[in-house]
Amino acid sequence: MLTKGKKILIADDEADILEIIQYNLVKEGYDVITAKDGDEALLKAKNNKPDLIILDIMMPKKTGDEVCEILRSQPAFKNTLIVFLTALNDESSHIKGLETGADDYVSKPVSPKVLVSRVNALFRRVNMEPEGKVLKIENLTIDPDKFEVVVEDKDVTLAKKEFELLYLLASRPGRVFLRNEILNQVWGNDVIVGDRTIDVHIRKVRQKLGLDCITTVKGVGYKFSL
Amino acid sequence: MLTKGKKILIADDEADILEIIQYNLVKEGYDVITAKDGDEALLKAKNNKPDLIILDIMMPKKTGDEVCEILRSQPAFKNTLIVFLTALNDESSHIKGLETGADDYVSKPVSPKVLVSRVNALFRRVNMEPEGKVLKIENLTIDPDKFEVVVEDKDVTLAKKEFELLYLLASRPGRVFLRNEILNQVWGNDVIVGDRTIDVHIRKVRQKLGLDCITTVKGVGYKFSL
DNA sequence: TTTTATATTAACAAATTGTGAAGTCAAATC
DNA sequence: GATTTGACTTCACAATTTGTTAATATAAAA
Repeated sequence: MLTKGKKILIADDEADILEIIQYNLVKEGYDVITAKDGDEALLKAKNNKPDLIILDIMMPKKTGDEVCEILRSQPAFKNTLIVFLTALNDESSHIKGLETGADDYVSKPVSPKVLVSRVNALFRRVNMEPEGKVLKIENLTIDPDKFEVVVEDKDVTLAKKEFELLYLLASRPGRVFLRNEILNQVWGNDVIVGDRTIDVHIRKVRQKLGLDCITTVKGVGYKFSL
Repeated sequence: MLTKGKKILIADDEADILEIIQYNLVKEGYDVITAKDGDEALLKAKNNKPDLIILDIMMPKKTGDEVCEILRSQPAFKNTLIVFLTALNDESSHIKGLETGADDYVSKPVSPKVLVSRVNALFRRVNMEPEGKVLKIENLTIDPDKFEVVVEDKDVTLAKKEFELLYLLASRPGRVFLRNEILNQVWGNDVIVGDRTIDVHIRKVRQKLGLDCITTVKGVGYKFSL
């Protein structure tokens, strides 16, 4: 069987639903992992880094909402697709679900085929802007897959945060990122770190690259520019 | 209300639906264009290059499916978000719609608020977060994202307040801003600064730009004019 | 001319960022 | 299990930039 190389985690406490959805997604070529409550979903999400997570809202241990919120607050899951699957069909929970950061909200009962279609549509849209895009700016290359930075044919080793910081800035050369934006993107929404932390990391990147490619915009933020 | 700078085209032959959706999207900060049949939708799509298009399926002239297919075949609309809004609720048309290249498929009747939520979610996912508007006036360019001012191909570095001041004035060339308005917009409603403070900043902008583009209207305020 | 509002300049205060050193913690190595 | 290593953070202080004021000069209106 040809696999799409996309991992999907399904969390639902109803075993039969879990099974039928799993069956249909596997048939479509996805790798599927299942969980039967909120805590298990969180655990498996962390261990398996799925590309998409289907969450039932009414689950034991933790509700889908809660799982979603916890995941979204972590940088590692900022780009993970999340779909709510729920028997609730009132307007307010629908809206709340989407605002929590879900990418789709599907009401039960739903045909497995329709669900698969929606999953396909989400991947289609997201894959247009591939996340692991290699950035090349003059003699600087940044490869997020290999986690590798090359300056003038020489490898530069950056730590994780340093790399993420550089990648963020370089992903939109010229654009100024507010200190707040940087915090949210690199550190995560809820993490609290001191003001000087960003500076120190910026400094390390500047130091290691040996290039004057990060410009300070005082009172605003930082931007990449060569 | 601050606009998100995102254009949405809605195509539906039912005038009342058109109106209520338009109202809700505008309230949310989107720029909205409407069309009442398939041909008009195509025409307006080409002329306005919307970021997202909401298509009713059952429309005169051309159906939503057809419009979608035509648009998707053109490179210019590869990345445009498309949402089907339809009374059809059978599984096969749902699936077919998504496979045609739609990004979402919403069944009528739908609460306008839910629709707005789904639209927001789509924009959030494609990371099309609104960008500030770049102002171009003759040989002067002001880019709020890059925090950059270019005069005759030369970069000019402005401090934060200076930039905000210039951006405010230049956003409405010719319009006179009262000193009070300037204070509110640039410094904030509650900040108290002396009268001369504005003058000094105006002077710095004039100096740095090397252009006579800010005119004093004595006893009233300042205006941008080239 | 007199009055009033704005321009200019320099000095000062405030806010922001840069830097080196040191501490914390967890993972890797011995 | 102890030790080492390295990533990450914080701190204190230096360096820098920005914002504000005050004093004086200039120009426009009355």
